[in-house]
Amino acid sequence: MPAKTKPKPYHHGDLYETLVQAGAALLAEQGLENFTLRECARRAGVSHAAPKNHFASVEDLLCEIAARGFEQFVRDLDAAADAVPSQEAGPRLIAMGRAYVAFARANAPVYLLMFRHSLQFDKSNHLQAASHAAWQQLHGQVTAVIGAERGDIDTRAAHVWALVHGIASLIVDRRFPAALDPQTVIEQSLSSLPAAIRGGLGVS
Amino acid sequence: MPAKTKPKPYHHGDLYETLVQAGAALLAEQGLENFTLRECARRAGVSHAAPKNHFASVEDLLCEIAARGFEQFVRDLDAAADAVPSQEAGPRLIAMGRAYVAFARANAPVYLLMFRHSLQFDKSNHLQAASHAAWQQLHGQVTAVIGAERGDIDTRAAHVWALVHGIASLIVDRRFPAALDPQTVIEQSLSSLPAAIRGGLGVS
DNA sequence: TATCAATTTTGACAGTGTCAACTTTATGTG
DNA sequence: CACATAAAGTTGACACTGTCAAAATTGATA
Repeated sequence: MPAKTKPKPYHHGDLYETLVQAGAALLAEQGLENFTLRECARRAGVSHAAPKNHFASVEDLLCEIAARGFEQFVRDLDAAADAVPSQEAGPRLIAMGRAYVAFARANAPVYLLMFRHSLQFDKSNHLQAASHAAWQQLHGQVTAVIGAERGDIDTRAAHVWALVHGIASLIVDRRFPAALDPQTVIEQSLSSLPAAIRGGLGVS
Repeated sequence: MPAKTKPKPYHHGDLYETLVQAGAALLAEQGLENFTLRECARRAGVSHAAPKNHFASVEDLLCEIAARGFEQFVRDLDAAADAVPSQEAGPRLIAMGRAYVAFARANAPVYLLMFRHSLQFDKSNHLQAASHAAWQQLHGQVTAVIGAERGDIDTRAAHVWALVHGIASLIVDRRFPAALDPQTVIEQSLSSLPAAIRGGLGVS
């Protein structure tokens, strides 16, 4: 992990930050398939091997970009939740779900990166922290909906995460039939969510 | 799209099929990250450019492997459904959900390939057909659960798909907190499914 | 001012996917 | 049976990638 503090590097100015920005832009434009460390260096105006001082590998840079993605993600969901009165826990959870899917659709490449399994994931403290913050945010809202005294908050939160992530993924990866209206799926599925996680044993 | 019929080629025997098998094995062993057309050729015992006669690009080979994956996927879910009496539509859907997640966990690399957005997806008839068959299978079981007369079967089926795909994806990509027991999440979430898709307006 | 370490560049290496040109081989037609 | 023909496979090349080692440059510090 390179320096988290920015001691205003020597030659370039702040190559670490410039690379992250250039990388994020490249990712958004071209997708992960066409993401290249050398192109990041080109956009930053440095030689192809310059990034080596700040990122041990291309995966390290991607981890940092993913971490930034999680941070923006959490901000988006927070903003969406704040638009709903905090007493109305259910609607608030639904608003977060909408914002979740909206983020994925608006930032598909980085969203895919954020949820892709990477061997470097465990090595990036920043990414782990940012990812954990997102989980905590969801966990908190689920608690607000079903109450803190229950013992199954974690698995209920996982249920919510799975449903919303599934919707977002299938839309972004274009795996729903073309005839299907995404918005209807989103609204209908989200609307059943508070009851589903509150409910007891919904066995058929 | 190369010849779907197998006219017993000249030199190798059946390089098309051999490449698909070698590719599937390589994918299962090494994952998509380390999937290489040249390694497929090596395993098939041919030169690095030989695949060109059967697959226009590496993506074409991957599409074929993904199509085979969907076919096996459908067979697995069929077998799981057949183990439950057909009158019990709800439990049958749940059994399919279990098989869905089990397939993803047991065949993670090809599962990720199957649900990855690819530009070549629309060009492969085989892949499109196999993917469509999986959708039809799910659609049929959802109809059995909620009744054929309803007008929202498609969106309810999408709901089911999203939940199960979300669970599978988050497990495979290791995005659930480590403390969470996947099996509990699976059982609890699936159990709520029949009621959730039958239910009317579950708004908070 | 001179040293020194951090930063960047240069050049190289082993891989990759894809292409064009060439060689080999099986087939079916005379 | 001989042979033209087209498919199948090989060879060699190109541009590109990530990564590494060595050299060169630069800013800060003593």
